[in-house]
Amino acid sequence: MESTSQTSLFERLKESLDSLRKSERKVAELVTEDPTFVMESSMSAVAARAGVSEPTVMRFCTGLGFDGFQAFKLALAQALILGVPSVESAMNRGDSVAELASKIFDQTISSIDRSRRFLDPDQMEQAVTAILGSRALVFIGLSASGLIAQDALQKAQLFGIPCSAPSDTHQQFMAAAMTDPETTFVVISNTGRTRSTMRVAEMARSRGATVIGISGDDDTPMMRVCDVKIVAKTFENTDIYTPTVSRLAGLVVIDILSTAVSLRRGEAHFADFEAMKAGLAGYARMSDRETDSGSASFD
Amino acid sequence: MESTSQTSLFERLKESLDSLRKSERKVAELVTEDPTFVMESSMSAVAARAGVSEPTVMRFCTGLGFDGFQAFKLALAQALILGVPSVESAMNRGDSVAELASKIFDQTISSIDRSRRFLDPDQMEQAVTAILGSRALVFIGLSASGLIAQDALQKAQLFGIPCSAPSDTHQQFMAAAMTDPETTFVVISNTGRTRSTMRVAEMARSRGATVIGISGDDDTPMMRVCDVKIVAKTFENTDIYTPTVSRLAGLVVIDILSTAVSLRRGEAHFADFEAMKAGLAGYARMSDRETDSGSASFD
DNA sequence: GTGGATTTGGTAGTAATACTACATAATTAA
DNA sequence: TTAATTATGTAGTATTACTACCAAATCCAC
Repeated sequence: MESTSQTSLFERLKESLDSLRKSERKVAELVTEDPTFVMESSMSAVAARAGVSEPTVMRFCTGLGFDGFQAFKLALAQALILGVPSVESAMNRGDSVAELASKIFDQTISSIDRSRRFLDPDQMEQAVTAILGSRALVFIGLSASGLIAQDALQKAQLFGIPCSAPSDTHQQFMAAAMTDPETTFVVISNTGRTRSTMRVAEMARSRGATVIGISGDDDTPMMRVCDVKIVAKTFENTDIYTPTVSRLAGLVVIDILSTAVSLRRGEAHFADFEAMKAGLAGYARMSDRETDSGSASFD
Repeated sequence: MESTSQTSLFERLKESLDSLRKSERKVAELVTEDPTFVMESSMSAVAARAGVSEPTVMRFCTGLGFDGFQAFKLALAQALILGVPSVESAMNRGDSVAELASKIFDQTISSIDRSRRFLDPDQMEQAVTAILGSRALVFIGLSASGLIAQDALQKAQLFGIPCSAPSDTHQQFMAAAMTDPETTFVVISNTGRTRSTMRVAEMARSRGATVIGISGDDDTPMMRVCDVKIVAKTFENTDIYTPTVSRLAGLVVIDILSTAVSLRRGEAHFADFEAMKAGLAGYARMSDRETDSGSASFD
């Protein structure tokens, strides 16, 4: 049985590379070099190109915890569609737009998959109950994380309790300084080291508010002062021209939280929601099309 | 060869269901019912459980355009990790947070995969050249699409040309009414029917500006007045409690555009970027950690 | 209806593939 | 240097995917 652990196949392969035997390593290298070939080839072909015998390939597969070559190939196929390892997907100047798009989609999907595997359900659960039990919500973030905060605000406004997402640092701090124990703060920072966001978190905490932290890592200064710690881990390449995929993971976390909260608020709230949606439909839609409140979402 | 067309395996299976022969349909039904079983079983096992002979299974695979059963299984494995078909992933009140998270991740990943397959490289290319050739940029959107516009603004500010993303409708219209042929407007609306956004697009167009549209569909009123049409297609369920995945697809499109534009602007711009990043690092980071401008991204 | 033609499904056989038991080579330790 | 242990390859087997061929069913003209 393959352990459906947190790490993806390629990561697992990489870290177990030095614990492998010499000839098995050849197989591992072939897999990382040309995974597509391995995926669509037979065991004999793989063995031949790696310069080893077939049982070695077999041992390589079972050694990684798979039932056999076939099972490994399936896992490889799945890992492959979540994006090729970042080595190949580095972007360079000569790339066509189509190539860029392909690489960015690869990175995006595999990053989201990664954040999925790292997301702690317990912390999410705690976050949901905290939100459900509070009388007001405040979302805090800057730049990319600020957008996540704004997005969260848009969704949280449907919860039926006062919520805000001040965008400049002074207003953020003021909100924290004036808060109370019945308010929940959601502080967002991918790095977890944004100074002003940290100060807001500390202040809110000291005022007795519940503080939920969303960050790319669990051991950051900001997270240490949070009651609930939600980790949205991504590949976030340090490369300059790499798009910031962290915000996408953050947005998915917001999706999950808001959906969970909405579901637990029950029918009464549901009716309000419908009314709001119907009103919005008449607002900004074209008149030559039927303004069906159902099929249209928010923009 | 399997046609790596726009439609995913399950969609393809569904639409070719009535063009299949009686016994092959049994196989198709088994695949949709219990894809995991099919994936990890041999042909004989599949044939037995479907109540048909092995060659029928074989014909089923080749009929769908695959080289054989193995190739089909690989494709199935890949389709499977992109999320089970949406029927099963409907959310209901009794779901635990973990289940919700799983379903939302499923939907998100498969939606992004879908938008990838529908994205037209030519239009993207045109968008990039349009942006590179313009002297100013304006991003327009409301609510969820407004966030995409803000995100685009954050990235576009690194291009070194004036850019803005007015957030209220009046300011948006004013920007369009005062624009010139050297400006490019990026108008964003998932539905493509947001009236005010459409009016902005029309006005900008009539003033001679280049208008790039980003929408969830290519045949919407808004798209008709756009010079460049970028389709970010998703599954966007009409269900109320379904999270809006469309914005994620939009953000990925922005990622691609901004990365492509950055890459084509060359070295001079690169230096500016580094300086900005270094400055930003000293700004908002903690002092107890080394403020490495490289490893930190934007928030 | 009936006989011919065509489509649809299954049987049996073959080539290949994955997997296993065993033996030899390499490496390490005594 | 030799014994023990580990690592790798050889040879063989059982399974699996695939193919050629045949039978049943369906369709259509008369």
